[in-house]
Amino acid sequence: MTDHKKTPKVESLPVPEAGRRVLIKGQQTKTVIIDAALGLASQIGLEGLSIGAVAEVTGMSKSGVFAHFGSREELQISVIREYHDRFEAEVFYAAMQKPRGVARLQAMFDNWMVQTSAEIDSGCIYISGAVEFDDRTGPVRDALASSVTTWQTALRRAVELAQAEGQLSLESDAHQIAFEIHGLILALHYEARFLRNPAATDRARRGFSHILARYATEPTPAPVKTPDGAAPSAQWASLAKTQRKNSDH
Amino acid sequence: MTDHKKTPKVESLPVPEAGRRVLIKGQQTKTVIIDAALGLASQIGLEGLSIGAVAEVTGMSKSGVFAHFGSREELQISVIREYHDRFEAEVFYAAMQKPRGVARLQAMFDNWMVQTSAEIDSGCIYISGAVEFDDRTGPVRDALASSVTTWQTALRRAVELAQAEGQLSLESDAHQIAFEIHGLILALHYEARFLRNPAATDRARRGFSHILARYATEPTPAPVKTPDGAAPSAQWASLAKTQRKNSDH
DNA sequence: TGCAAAATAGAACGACCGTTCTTTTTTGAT
DNA sequence: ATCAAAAAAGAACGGTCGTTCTATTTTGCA
Repeated sequence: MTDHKKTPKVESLPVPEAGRRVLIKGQQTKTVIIDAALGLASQIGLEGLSIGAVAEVTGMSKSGVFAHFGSREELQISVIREYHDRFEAEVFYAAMQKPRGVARLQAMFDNWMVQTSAEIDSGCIYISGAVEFDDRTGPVRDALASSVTTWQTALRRAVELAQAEGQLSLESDAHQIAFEIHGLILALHYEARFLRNPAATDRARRGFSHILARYATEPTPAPVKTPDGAAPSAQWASLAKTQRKNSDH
Repeated sequence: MTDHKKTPKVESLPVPEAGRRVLIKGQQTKTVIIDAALGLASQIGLEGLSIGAVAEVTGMSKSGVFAHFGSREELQISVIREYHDRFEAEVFYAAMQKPRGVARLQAMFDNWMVQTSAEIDSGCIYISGAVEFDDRTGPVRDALASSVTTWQTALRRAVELAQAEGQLSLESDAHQIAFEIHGLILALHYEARFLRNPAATDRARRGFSHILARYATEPTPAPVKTPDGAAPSAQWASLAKTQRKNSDH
């Protein structure tokens, strides 16, 4: 029933291949369903996501939607995967074009902020999901924690590269820096989305510059190193495998 | 039906008064119900809080529980009020015994951390509630936002007092400092409760000392001012009335 | 002790949920 | 055009939910 392994990247339109149609109708609508489900889950949370609501949005029947996943949990996991892919593309990959060091770290934070700001009206399932599944077990929680951990590892790696490039103090703790940055994003989300405080974006940005200033080895660290295009996809892919329970220290 | 105005502080045991029994049976069990409901809401959230679950925990019937509140919303609001009172007592009032300035601010943060750490197993409804009600309207959201805003105002006031005492730089932005502190608590909650990272407590504590160090006017600001016991209850009470939509700046 | 009022229980309601089963429609290679 | 397979719809299930209405029990003053 579950097509985990053979699930192709269903985001782009079908590409005819070797005389056999590759993307048949079912996978097209599955993409539509996941897209609608992600939109719903962003607003009302993964737990509030109901098959009936997805059916109504997509104009399908409940059983028609259900048949694509076999269970609500599988639908939730599909939504998490889709969000992971988008986050990866818009926050991580986009920043990997910048040279190692503070420039890339700054780009990651900026992209993250853009993503979070865009989510002020829609919500972030990494944040709402953490609250909903924090004392639960099962595959949904695992998928969520795995995605979050992957991103946190990538962020910490960016900090470590900035240290290695000599732009951040070597005595600084990459875990600690990543923790404080994460706090800024969470506070931004809380203030902007729940309390409707428009000043939150500026607060988060200033907080980030404070963190940089504390650990900077130079007053204003200009990007001086050579830009490297060294296989960013391979790095993220390896990070995706590195997802450990708690390899914090 | 709703007894907003005349609801007495039902926390202590009944005190006989003027020949008439004051706290009759109903209010005793109402206290028991709210206590159980707060415990449940802390674990599964305000939205997950069901009357049936409360009835099962308290050993009552669904309708028996329901009759005390008249609606689920009223039960949720009662839970928020109860949490507000406890938070006020254990975080705010406890810190008001310290002298103005960094000492009191440090005490507030410490108490907040103790509260949050104790909630690692139970959850914080100021955090889960913000996620659950961030795009909803109605009295539950209003009660939640009101409580949170009250606390944020109190925290910011503590920062401003530390500025006035000359222990924090006058150029520092109290709003900004409160924002960054809030972020540390949110990151602590996220890391400790969702990702089960035991190092999170230490991270939050170090982050706070970083914030203090950045704005400190002295290397290690010792509490030098005279301790004041000036009516802390009046201050919080006035803050409770100050709850504005967004008086951020 | 008596007795009205308060408190609690019990049963039932309509609504929505995830899921299953059956039937109909649509697809797409021949 | 044919026809089997895939996709989607439809109906129904057992369950939980908040809520309502009606009985029963308990309370607490006289």
